[in-house]
Parts: sequence; C-alpha cells; structure tokens
Amino acid sequence: MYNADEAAGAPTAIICEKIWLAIAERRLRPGTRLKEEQLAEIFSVSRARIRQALTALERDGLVTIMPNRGAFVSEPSVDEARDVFVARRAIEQRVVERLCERANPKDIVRLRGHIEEERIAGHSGNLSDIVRLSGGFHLLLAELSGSAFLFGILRDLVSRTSLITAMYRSNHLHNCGPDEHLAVVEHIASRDVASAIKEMAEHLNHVEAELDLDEEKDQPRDLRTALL
Amino acid sequence: MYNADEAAGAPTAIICEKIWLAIAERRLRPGTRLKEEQLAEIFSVSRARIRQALTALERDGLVTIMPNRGAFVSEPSVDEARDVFVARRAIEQRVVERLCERANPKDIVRLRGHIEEERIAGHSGNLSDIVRLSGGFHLLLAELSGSAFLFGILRDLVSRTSLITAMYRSNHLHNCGPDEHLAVVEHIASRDVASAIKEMAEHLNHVEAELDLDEEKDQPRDLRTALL
DNA sequence: GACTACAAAATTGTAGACAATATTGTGTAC
DNA sequence: GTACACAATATTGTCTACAATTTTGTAGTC
Repeated sequence: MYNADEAAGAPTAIICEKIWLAIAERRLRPGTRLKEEQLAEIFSVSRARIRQALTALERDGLVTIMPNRGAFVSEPSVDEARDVFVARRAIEQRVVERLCERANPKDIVRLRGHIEEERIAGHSGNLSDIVRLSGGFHLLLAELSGSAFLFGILRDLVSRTSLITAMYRSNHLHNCGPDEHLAVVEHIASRDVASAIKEMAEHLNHVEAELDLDEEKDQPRDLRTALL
Repeated sequence: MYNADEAAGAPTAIICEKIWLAIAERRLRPGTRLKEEQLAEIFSVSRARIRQALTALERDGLVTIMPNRGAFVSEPSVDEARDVFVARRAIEQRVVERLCERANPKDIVRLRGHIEEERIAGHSGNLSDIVRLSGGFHLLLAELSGSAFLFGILRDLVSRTSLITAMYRSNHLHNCGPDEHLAVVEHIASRDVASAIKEMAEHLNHVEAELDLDEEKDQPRDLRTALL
C-alpha cells in the first residue's frame, strides 16, 4: 500500500500487503490463527512464500510467530500500544522539525493535496482508503523530511498503530481527522517549528486518547488470567 | 549478545550474532560480499538457515540484499548515519525521561555496575567486550525504562550504530567512554530529568562528532562516482 | 468415573534438489 | 584490433518432500 510500487514486482510483498490490509480493516481480528497451508491455498502460492510473508509481518509487529505453534495476528498489549505512541511522538517531533527547515512550496502543495484526499475518503466512507490515507499522511511527512531512515522507522510505527487502532478503538471514532493534519501542515508552511511540534504532539495525543486504553488495564492475553 | 538467552535455543540467532559481532569488530568490512553457500559451510548449517539469518540481518540494516545478486555488509551513507543519531537522540530522550520517573535504587546499582564493567573492558583492551558493553549500556537504560518496545527500537538503532562506527570512526577514538555514561546515570539517580536529557544528548553528539562524517560528504558507493 | 499414558493427526520446521538469473569468458564477424 | 553476441559458470530464488513437534483423541487403569 505505502510501498505498492515495490509490491508490484515482489510477490511476497503483495501477500504482506493483503494480510496487512485485512488486519487494518479488522477483517482479521487480533489473535486469529494464520495457518500456513491455508494461506498458501488462499493466495495460490507455495507455503515457503507464505512463511516469508509471515516473518516479514512479524518484524513489523503485525503477527506473532510462536515456535512450533504457528502464526497469529498480534495482540499488542496496552503497554505496547502506549509505547508506540511514545515512540511516534519522539520520532514525529524530529520529522516535523526537519520539515520546518527543509519544506519547499511544492511539498506543502502535496501535503494539502493529500489532506484533501483524506477528506474525500472520509465523506465516501471507504474504509480501505481512510485507513491507508490517514497513516499515509504521517508517512508523507516523513518522506518529505528527506530522511529515508526516519521514514522507515515511522512506517513500522504506523503499521503497528493500525493494528492498535483496530484492536482498541472505541466506538465513537473520528479517527485521525484531516483537520489536525491540516493544522500541522499550515504551521510547517509558516515555518513555525514550536507550533508545528505542539500541534503534532496534540494530534497524536488525541489519536491515543480516542482508544480504549485506560479501561481494561491489561486485557486477558493468557487464558489463565482470562478465566481464573 | 544482547539477546544471548534467546540465541541459546535459536540456531539462526547464533549465526546472526556471530556475523553481527564480526561486523561490529570490523573483521567483516562494509561492502563485503556474503555468499550463502560459503557461510553455510563455515557455520556447518544449511543454506536455508543462512538465508534466514541474512534476511534478519537485513531488517536490522546490517546487510543489504540485492535481488539475484547476493548479500553484502551494508555501507550506510553519511546521511543515514546522521539519521540514526537523530533517531537515537529522539528515542533515548524518552528513555531517559521514563527512567528518571521509574528508576529504583536497584536499577542505579545495576547501571553503575555495568559502567564498571565498561571501565574494566576499556583497560583490558578486549575489543569484543568494549563493543558489546558500550552499546549494552544504552540498551540497559532502555530495558530498565520498562518499555520493551522502546528497547526493541533502540536495539535496532544500536546495532546500526555499531556498523556506522565501524565504518566511519576516525583514528582518534575514545569511543563512547564510560565517563559520560556515568554522568547520565548520576543525573537519573538524582531525578534531574533536564540534566539527564541534556547529558544524554551531548553524549550522543560526542559519539557522532567523533566519526568522520563531515569530511567525505558522500563516500564512493557507486563505482561510477568512485572512478569518474 | 476420572486421570494418566499412549497413539494418531495435524501443523510447523528443515533440508535438499531444481529452476531462474546474473556475471564472466570466449569466439566470431566486421 | 575491437565490439558484439553467445555460451558457460556461478550464485541466488523457489518449490517439494521429509522430519520434528505439538495437539488432540482414545484407551486403559486405579
């Protein structure tokens, strides 16, 4: 999705992409078992290729592989969910900093265009587009910051955020609305570093606050803790 | 090494470990080709296992796999090297923040003990120990911060730093001396968040400054740029 | 009747064989 | 003598069959 170009030539990436999207769109729930042979049949590929995809997804934190047990859609703990946001605030602060220094008018145009797409998708209600674009905004910021490395880290963090959102989002979601995105961009456009950083931090706080992270302090991951 | 316990039962991790150490100790230079069959013979394992190890090392940024071409020890660019330090400053700031809040006396003792080990290794001149311990300090901070996730990110960043250090370190290294580590710990011990953050930032700046990152703006990665 | 030990089924892990691709060397034509 | 095309070699990529492990079902015994 955010690497659709690479995916075109790489069959493994296509598998990852589809599984990722299924997770992000909640069609695959956290905890779901992912049998290799079953996936191999579904995608009409060899089991070896499925294994590649699963290990790739594991490194992105989307699936958890238990040795000799199989692969499952990850169930990030509340603590991990919070940690992801800690990391995102840390990384995206630097992204915004860099962007305030380096952003040229063309970048701003592109960012505004992206936000417009988000708005359209929001109205149309296409969940697939909404999920992709809302994370895509943050990735676009990282890309325009000119740091391929920060982009890579954020790509990972955004993926995990998708899973976390799918797992913990409350019913009353307005899910990463484009308004706050626009505010960040406008601060960047006017080279107001402090405001841009603050806006981004608040935005991430809002996204985190909308999740049901406070209520059940630690969800029943174990059967033992779930039943006893 | 930093996951020696996991490595014990996982043959793949052992391979990764050894290759990692060889890179960090400069026995394997950046750009070195890593032939699968050759590695398979050296470690007396199947080629499939070597492939697993290589893909794992690729995700850590230590080796670069070019499709149908093979695996090479990565040659991080100057820009990427700088980015790694940007990311480390961002992440480790948060680590230190958390640690100032949560650190208990036992943690401080453990940190001081680690620094003592670093000092001893520094005197003995055991390169393997020095490399392991100097990165290990930062990982220990992350571990004690109580965030498994931040630990994971930093593990990745520290690995990359090792490669970068091996590639770009100037001749006059004092390489991440224990003195600055101790300063950070003492600030944490006295719950002085601002000073701890500042000390850590300066420490990372020093480590970065000791590298030959300014001189050759972009090293000859391509043959074209190298020879023409 | 319940618990333990054993056996069978299913699923993952591993390895070896085969196919595809890139590189290098050689030969021929101009 | 040089350049291009073709073939040979070496190396990676992929698939299929086999081994190991776990889980589930069953029978026997206390």
